[in-house]
Amino acid sequence: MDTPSDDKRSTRERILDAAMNIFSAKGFHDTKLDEIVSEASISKGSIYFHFPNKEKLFIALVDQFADLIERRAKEAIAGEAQGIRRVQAALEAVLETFGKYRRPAKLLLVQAVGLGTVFERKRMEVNDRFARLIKTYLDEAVADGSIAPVDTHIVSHAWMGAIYNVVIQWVYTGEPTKEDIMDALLPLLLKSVDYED
Amino acid sequence: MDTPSDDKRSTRERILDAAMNIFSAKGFHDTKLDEIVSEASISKGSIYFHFPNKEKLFIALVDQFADLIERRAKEAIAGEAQGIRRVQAALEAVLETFGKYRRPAKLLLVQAVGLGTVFERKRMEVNDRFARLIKTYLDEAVADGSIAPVDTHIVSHAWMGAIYNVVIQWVYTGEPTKEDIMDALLPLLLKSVDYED
DNA sequence: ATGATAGTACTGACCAGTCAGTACTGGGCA
DNA sequence: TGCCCAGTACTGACTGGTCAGTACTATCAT
Repeated sequence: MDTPSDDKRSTRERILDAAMNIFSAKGFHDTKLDEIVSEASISKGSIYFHFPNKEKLFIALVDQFADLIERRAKEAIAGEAQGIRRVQAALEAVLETFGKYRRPAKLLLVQAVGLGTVFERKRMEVNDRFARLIKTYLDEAVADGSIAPVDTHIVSHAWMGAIYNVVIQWVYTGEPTKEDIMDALLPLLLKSVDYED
Repeated sequence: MDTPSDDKRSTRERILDAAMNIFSAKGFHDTKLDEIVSEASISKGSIYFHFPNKEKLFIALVDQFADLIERRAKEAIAGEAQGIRRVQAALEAVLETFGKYRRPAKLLLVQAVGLGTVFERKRMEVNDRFARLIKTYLDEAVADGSIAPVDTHIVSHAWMGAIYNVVIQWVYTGEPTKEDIMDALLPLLLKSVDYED
């Protein structure tokens, strides 16, 4: 992997890695730039060469992971034709991705919340992005008759909340396992819209 | 008798009121004690007479509202005998209470998240408290046969997340209305455990 | 020689928390 | 009745630590 002293990764990547580790563990305000500097074995000036300020560095990480989640979901959906199958595939992909990346999950779902007014918009933006994604495919599933008509707006937000909260619980305690989550949460969500496997 | 000017409320109450307003709007870190001071028309020293520090003041508000929610849920449950009815009554009471208090809801569900290590434990504590409450009554409902056996641990966290997220959405946008939430979310949750009215 | 860093000392705004002092109340005592 | 005292509630100017961001020089690779 990475040799301790002479690291092949680009400085930018090392900054992002170190920032991810520390931000996800301590949150935005409790993370000092000097900690990132020493964790990444770079200089403070370097951070300001690559990022305009602390806030933008944090947001870069949030966006990076939100992009990954969305990409994975869309890839999964591309392989399925029928409405409800696509919903199911997307859910699986999202849970899989969260399961794989514990620290980014914590960053996105916990540390990016409750920061001041500045981050509020970003939070809403990411939230809406996912909610709309879910809503799109739910609407499709309703349209092609896979499931009965429902208030897809509320359902999409409820589903997101359910996923978020179970994942957060997993991030903190390591329980339930990824497998248990898949086994219990997926059917739960599908049943909530009257779809049985 | 009281202060010659306007406000009859005790200083402590005025501090709590002002703190609630500002914390819920701007979050913990973006709220300056001096803002609370001017909003409450009291002095800075007064805050430190009634509360040991900013953090404890914030936590006092969180606890106050968490207590209220739990009390309302338990009152509602007391009036019902059968397992699933009790779950339903509790859900209604919780949604009703969130609906009534928009600012405290935002404080509890948004602003209390993602603060540093200090608040992490408090967040988990409140979260677990509610999750365990839900789990208790779900287990009862399973035991008395109102619903089929499920992984009540995951279900309780999923439900909480669903409720949280829909309420958060409502707190920010005012939509969907309380009635729509009750109409859509309650059946959704109940269906997720295979219970139909 | 130009861009990408390291290294590091420095600045200054910001703000939680402090503290010496004021105001008012009630009650004991002569 | 007047006086002292103790306790409680409150005031607001001030302080001191913290830390994001700056400034500048030196080095290295291409």
